[in-house]
Amino acid sequence: MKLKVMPELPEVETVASGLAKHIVGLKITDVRVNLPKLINLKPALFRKSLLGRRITAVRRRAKVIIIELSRSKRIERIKRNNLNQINRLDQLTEYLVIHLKMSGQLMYLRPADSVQKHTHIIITLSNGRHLRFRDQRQFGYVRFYDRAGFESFLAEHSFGPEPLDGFSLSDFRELLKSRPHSKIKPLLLDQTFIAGIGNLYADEILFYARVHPLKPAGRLKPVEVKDMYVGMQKILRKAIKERGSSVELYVDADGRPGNYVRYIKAYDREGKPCLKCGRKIIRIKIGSRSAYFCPKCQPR
DNA sequence: CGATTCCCCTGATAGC
DNA sequence: TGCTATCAGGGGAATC
Repeated sequence: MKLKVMPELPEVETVASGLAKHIVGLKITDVRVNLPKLINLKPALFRKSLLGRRITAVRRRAKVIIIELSRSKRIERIKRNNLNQINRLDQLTEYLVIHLKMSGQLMYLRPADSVQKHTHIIITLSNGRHLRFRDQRQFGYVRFYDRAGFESFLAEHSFGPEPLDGFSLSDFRELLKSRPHSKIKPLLLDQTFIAGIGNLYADEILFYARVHPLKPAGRLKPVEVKDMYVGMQKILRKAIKERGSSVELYVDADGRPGNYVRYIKAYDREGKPCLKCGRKIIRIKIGSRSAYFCPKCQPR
């Protein structure tokens, strides 16, 4: 089976949470960059910016992995000076921001593990392990930001709400009202509209709710909006539980493949029978993206 | 402002 | 066999 699964919210969540349990608390002891165009600083400065930093958290926003760093020396000095300034500590936080785009992988490995083709960045940690960034298509990136730079990054992207983070049905209704003329599928893929959904999960959500991908958001019936909301919650949560979907390109932080691929009902199933009605799933192009759906269950 | 198109890149695949 | 053309796709940039 040759399913090209790109990292979306569940996959990125799996990578971030998997990494967190291994690398939080460790320091960065070495940095090697083989493909400088994937980073945002000159390699020497990038390396210098990271050396000695301690990893304090790993989290996800939209499809982006955020590794929080602290400069231990400065934090220790503030503590020693007995300054009661938590806000100051916050200002000193620095960030590694990683986007996997289509084919990126971020893996926690032993130094002895063979360096696979397309490994572009190797970060050595204080326990001797490696954090390696691979990306066959070179669309991904790894960026270093100080607090201000990170704030700018977030501001420039203006990501929409996280669908699983206190996002209610009425939030979804209101959001849809803001873009009544947009086709629903491209809207689900728009990261400024809602964060983290990509081509696979968008198709699965629309299939679940029996909604045609070209339907304008403003023409969705209330029951369709509700079904999309419920489907979004169920599908994304189930996919996280199953460690995402993966077959070939995407591997989680421990190198283990995800299991959600078993539950996929529409995506990449062109010509195969719809699991609800038996009709063949069709594929159309919307913009330059494929959309897979059942023409009978998801009528226009 | 929103919608659309092009482009980054490599590897799989088709056609000859 | 081995070449070349085509395609896939997240999202940024340019264009209308």
